[in-house]
Amino acid sequence: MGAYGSVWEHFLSILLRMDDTVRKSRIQLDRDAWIEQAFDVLAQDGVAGLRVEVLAKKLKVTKGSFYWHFKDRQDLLDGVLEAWRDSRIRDIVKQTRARPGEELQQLYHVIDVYSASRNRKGMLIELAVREWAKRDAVVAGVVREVDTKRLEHARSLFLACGVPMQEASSRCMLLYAYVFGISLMICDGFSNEVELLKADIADLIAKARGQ
Amino acid sequence: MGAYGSVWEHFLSILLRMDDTVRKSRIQLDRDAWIEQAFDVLAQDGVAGLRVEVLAKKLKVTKGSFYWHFKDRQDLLDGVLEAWRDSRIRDIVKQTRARPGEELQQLYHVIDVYSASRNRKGMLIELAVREWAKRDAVVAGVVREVDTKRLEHARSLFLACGVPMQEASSRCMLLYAYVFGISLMICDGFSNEVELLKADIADLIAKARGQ
DNA sequence: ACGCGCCCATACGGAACGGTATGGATGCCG
DNA sequence: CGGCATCCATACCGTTCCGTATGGGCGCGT
Repeated sequence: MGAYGSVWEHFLSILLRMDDTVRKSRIQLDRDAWIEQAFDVLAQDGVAGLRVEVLAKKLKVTKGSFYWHFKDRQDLLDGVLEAWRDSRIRDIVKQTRARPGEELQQLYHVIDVYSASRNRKGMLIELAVREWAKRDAVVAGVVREVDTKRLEHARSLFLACGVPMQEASSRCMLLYAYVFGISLMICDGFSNEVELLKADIADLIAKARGQ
Repeated sequence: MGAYGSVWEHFLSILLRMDDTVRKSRIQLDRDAWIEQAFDVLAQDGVAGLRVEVLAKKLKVTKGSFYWHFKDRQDLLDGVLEAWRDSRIRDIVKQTRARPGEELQQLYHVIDVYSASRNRKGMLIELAVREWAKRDAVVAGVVREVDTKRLEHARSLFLACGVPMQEASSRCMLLYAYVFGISLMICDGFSNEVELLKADIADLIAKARGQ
């Protein structure tokens, strides 16, 4: 043993740690790891499914860990909401930034990005947050903030396409209401070419009349 | 007493019963009373809030009553789903039945009926059922059935307005996706004339191009 | 080697809820 | 009056949660 033993154990522990890090991808949890897992549960079961002990089980730890990183369950919910808000606002500027002359194409891209088939988990989180907002005024405030920013950025795309102000406002509201609403519907009993119809609808929303 | 007494008591009991019926609106509960209350809770808290003891408290009885009328919680959920399905299908034919020549006006009426401001509780139930459908295949099947019927009836209105088949299919999908989606959004930070914009959107959806 | 801080496990109390068992109240009917 | 069915109350058990208290392992600096 002695010094050599402690050195050996030190390197050994590092090696084991690296191995564990590879296998479990995280030897120690932090706030963000919990919040990341929380988004998975949020997408699957909604905010009602965000239970401390359920999250702990999925992360293969006990809630003793949770209450080290979070004051209580509300603290986690606050963190989830803040993370959602920040990521949404980052994505808004990314999705609505168009090279001059490509604004119309960018509008089609926005519709596509929110298509439930292309971004299933993102839309599930979106819906879960809005369900959450019905029963929590703070969440509703964040949703209002995100909605306002989204509408303003999308409107600027319509304006760049030459659509007059009021119609641009109406069309961007229609755009987002459509992408959220269509993800709530089950249309596969209506037509066997739903994707074709959705492409049609994108034209109805994005293209100005007579265009 | 004798025969007269029993007759008297009989009438008296009927009178008292009528009085109670007037005051508490129901002296005895039945399945429908529970389901009716369940819709209130469903609108307010979603399907996750449909707890037996919570419903019992709101009806001022104990769950001993519940388990007389229902086998278990799932039995209540089945009843709620069936009642929703029946009432929705009844409303579809009522809302999409137009006098010849008034089909366009009827389309505007459909949009108005699903406006969250005009029918808040109905829309909350609608959203709660669709949230429910994400985690229950049977519910999803009922939603599919209702959506299909709604789309078919609305499409027939567009067809009667002279819209060609495929565009009629697209527009009725856009119509319902919009009414559901707009009820999820919080737009009052975007414009102070949201109602005006919504009227604009109704035109975009209902009116054929160049009309 | 020792202490200290970080991170987590364990154990516990309490509340809410689903479901069952059982008894009680009431009305009806012979 | 007595028996039966309807409808509900009460008591109880098991489970799943939230939150707290406490202790223990482990690294890291001194």
